[in-house]
Amino acid sequence: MTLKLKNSLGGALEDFLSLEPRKVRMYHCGPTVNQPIHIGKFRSYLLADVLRRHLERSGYEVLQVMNLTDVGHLNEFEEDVVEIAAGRAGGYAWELAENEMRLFHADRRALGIRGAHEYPKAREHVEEMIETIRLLEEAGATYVEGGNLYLDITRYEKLGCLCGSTPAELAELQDGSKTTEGAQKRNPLDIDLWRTDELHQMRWESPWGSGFPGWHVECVAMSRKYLGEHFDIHTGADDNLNPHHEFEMAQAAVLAGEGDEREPLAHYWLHSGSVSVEGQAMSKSNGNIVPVRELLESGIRGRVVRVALLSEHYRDNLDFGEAALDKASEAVNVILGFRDHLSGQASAETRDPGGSAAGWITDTDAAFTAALDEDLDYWKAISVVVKALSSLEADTVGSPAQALDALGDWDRVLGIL
RNA sequence: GGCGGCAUGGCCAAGUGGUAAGGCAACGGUUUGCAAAACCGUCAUCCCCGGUUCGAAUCCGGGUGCCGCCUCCA
Repeated sequence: MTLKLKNSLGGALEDFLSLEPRKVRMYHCGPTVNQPIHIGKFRSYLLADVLRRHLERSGYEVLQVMNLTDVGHLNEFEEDVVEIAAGRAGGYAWELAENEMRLFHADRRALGIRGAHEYPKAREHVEEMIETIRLLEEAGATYVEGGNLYLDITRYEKLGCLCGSTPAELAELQDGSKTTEGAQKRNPLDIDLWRTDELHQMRWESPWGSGFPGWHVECVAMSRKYLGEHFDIHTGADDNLNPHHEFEMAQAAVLAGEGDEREPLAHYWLHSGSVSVEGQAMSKSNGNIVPVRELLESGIRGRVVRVALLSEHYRDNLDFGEAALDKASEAVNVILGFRDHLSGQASAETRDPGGSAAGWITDTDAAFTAALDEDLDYWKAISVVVKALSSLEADTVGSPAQALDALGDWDRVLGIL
């Protein structure tokens, strides 16, 4: 059985084939560290976490990189969101960023998300970004306007291939939205590469003046540094898809040049679906954004939040609320209860190394792995285990030690114990 | 307009080619001083049309309906 993944690039369910045998390199769009990280973002990090765990359990060696954006993420007024948040708190941008990063990792651990191999911070990779921008400039794809450097988007004809639109359609959408941004651009879809700003708290010298890098170039530069020009999987939340991932691809395509037949950046692109809260879309404007920290502080166990955020296939919309938490709580209780119940018996058990596993273990294991291989259907995988455990009777468990070993093995992916 | 998802009894919902799980509700009954609870029982051919097949809720084509996203926000 091989892993199948729904690739946002092309939209088909594809057999996963790594670039190098038994090795997977993947990049995940991480948080902008201006505020507590909410459940929508963490849902996409959980997708990355479970994907990594499943790949490793399937025998792959995984290299996982997630960026942390601490500079260059602008709001609709063209203000740096980290700097704005720091200003409100009466401090400096880098101080706020460092603190939020620390809290992000605390939240992350509470949800049982394993640490990526690298968490590159944007502000520590400006040199690489400048180098990336230089290469784009050498390709003749940039221009300066109003002191800022932009990428001419018309250099990438396939813009929209991820979200299934044409450049013209994207331009139309763009027209109806933002007002201030892009006033100086020749084309509203042109990408910010470098912004000059003498007053920006975090600024660097560059061939284009003192300032800071554009948001979209950051991921390109950092993924190139740690994963190379072409890697296996790129994930993010679905709102990263347009424009962020489209823009990443555009830059990568220009860098690769016309001779490169490979897809820009990654072979597979995965996107997690949106999260609603008690039936209402979670958004700034609805005022119902739920930070994970808030949930943890209210006493909800991290593992329950984890499972609640896994309680729907990753591409489906997830409604987070009482129902999801109850469902998750029940699943966690069944699994922990089973472990606690058996751990006493297992220690007293005389090991029988030659004994074959009970039938329910092999059946459950097959269904568990099959669910994960089918486009990482982790909720189905969890359900398979929970159903199996809750339907066992004392005399059908078989060897307690073997049952615990099996549960431990499944938990390499679930991360609940 | 584009992209994606979903359509199974009153409601929720399992089910990925072989006579449609389960839960809630409802209805009938047993028990009970009445009621509740508990227990027993009853309750669907799977949105429509066409195709593939010995056989489809399950596969393919077309249609209809609903939802999400495409804007801050992930």
